Amino acid sequence: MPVTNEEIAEIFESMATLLEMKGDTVFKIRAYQRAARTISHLSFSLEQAVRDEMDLKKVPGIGKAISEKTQEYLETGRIRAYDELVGDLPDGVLTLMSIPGIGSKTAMLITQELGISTVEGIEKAIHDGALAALPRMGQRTADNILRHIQSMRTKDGRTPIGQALAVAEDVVAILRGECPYVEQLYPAGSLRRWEETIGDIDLVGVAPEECQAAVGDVLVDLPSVQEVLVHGPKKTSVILEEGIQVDLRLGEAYSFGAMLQYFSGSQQHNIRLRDFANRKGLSLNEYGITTLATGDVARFPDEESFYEYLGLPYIVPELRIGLNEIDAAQAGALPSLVTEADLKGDLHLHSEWSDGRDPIERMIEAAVEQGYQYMALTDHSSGRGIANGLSNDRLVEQIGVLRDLQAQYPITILCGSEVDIRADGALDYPDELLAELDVVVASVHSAMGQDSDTMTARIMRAMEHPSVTIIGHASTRLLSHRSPVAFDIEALLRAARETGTAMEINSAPERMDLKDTHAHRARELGVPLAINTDSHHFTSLGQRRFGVAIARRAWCESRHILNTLPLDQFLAYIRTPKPHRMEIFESRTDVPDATNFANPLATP
DNA sequence: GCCGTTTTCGGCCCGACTGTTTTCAGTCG
Repeated sequence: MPVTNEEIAEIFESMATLLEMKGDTVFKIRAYQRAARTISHLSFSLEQAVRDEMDLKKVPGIGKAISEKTQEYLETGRIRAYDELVGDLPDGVLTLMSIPGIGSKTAMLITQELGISTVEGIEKAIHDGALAALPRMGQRTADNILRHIQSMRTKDGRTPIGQALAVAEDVVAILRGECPYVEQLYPAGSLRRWEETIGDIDLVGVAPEECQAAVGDVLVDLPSVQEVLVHGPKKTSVILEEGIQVDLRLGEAYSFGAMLQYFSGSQQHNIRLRDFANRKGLSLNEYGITTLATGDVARFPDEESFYEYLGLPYIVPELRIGLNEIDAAQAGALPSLVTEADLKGDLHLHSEWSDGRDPIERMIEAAVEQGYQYMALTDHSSGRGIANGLSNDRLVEQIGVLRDLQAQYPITILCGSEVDIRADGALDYPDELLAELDVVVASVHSAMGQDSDTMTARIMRAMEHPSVTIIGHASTRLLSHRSPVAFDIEALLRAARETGTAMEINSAPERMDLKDTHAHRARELGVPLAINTDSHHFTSLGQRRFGVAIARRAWCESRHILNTLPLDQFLAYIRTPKPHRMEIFESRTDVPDATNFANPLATP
């Protein structure tokens, strides 16, 4: 079984927590946390990197000790230091710390004084008063912990961004409506960084100081609020019915830049930025930048001036991972990221001919409304019985319909299909029929339980087919519903490069597939990426913003994205036989010669 | 534990809020 970066990151994250319980120095704890978060954001597999004898110490935040522990885990499947930590501490302390409001001190106190190591045990101790009787505890604290336990049960884990963004936009609209004195109000945090899942919704706004508390009052009084966690003059936190936490922070217009920057995170980015500032004799907080020598505080109405004061070009939120973006910014090596406006077409659209909800004409109109030069209609193939997939005859008929419609629209209509990749890697239509199509998106929709080798070989066989333009939603995951299939992403991306097959970034917010780190690796390897919406409804084409966000988090410029090609070059691309079409993609003339930004993380 | 165009040793981000406290510890982000 391959060892994933996620697995290694989780161990180091647990080590950080265990060290915290032991009362170890916060700096050591922070070092493990940083390493864990860095590892989970790497585009390449650590296992592969070790096999290729890459020096892991080149990764920021990984030094001698963590490098050795990583290798130990890859070789033996264990880390002795971790096992010892687990052995030193009472069973169940990690469980206790997963409860909001219980940190390391309280968890240790509870296990040592009461011998409790389960959530149920804590509930009992709260009911019989044992918890409240502990030093520095009390009935109110006990009650709060009980409430947190109860809300943990109704909602576990993180919320997919599509759902969270909709909730955030609703709350913002209501607060703006009820509080006309609010000048600015935006989602910050992981939402603004476009992470695929959101822990809680951070809202940051500007209001006159005497009105700030009133905005919090409005939030607390919303009918959808289930519980109030914090309600102070500047900061309010609530939990909504959906189980989503909303944190609201308000400040003054003259310092909004510092506040927005601070609450946009990520935490790791901010820690690194503060470290960077300290070296320059500056100290950052959410109100401004203090010159330590003089105590002078500079204020910033926007983030651009905030970063500029630090001597850095603006770093967009999508890049604020805390990995290497500050180094890249210093070196003038930040990418000029792709934007929605760069897209010239959508290559994955469904109509009512298969499982879409709208007529072909409505989907074409929607593509025209996006300002596109081209679009591909890609209904399902016959293997998708459940999705009303098109038989060979119906596909031939649809091609005729599309050719007839072309004259009526100011957009190039491409004939396509989202064709099933069968369990053995064969495609769902005969070769002659596939050859009739302009765009073929090949996707896995069945036999998703195959092992990694089988699945990888299956998709690679589809890539080798001369008619396959793009591999659709490669992992087939559905956020918080279906896990990704097992596959070797490195092998797949290398095969995509060799065969001249593009990989899709599926923008549907429940898919977000490829995910950011995989798209990052695809870009590094020179694989064309297609940002598609997979729309089943004419209103869904705007969901491209989620796909564009993935590409941006993957450091993609316009030149890395297939469907930013202008029409003539895109047509030349699909009309050129497969391996050779890569030359067109690589020599594209619509974008200025790229500043070849260096990724300081040399990958194997 | 990590890191260094000041440093291989001595630093390491910063503030709001809560509850239990007569001045602050714990937690969170």
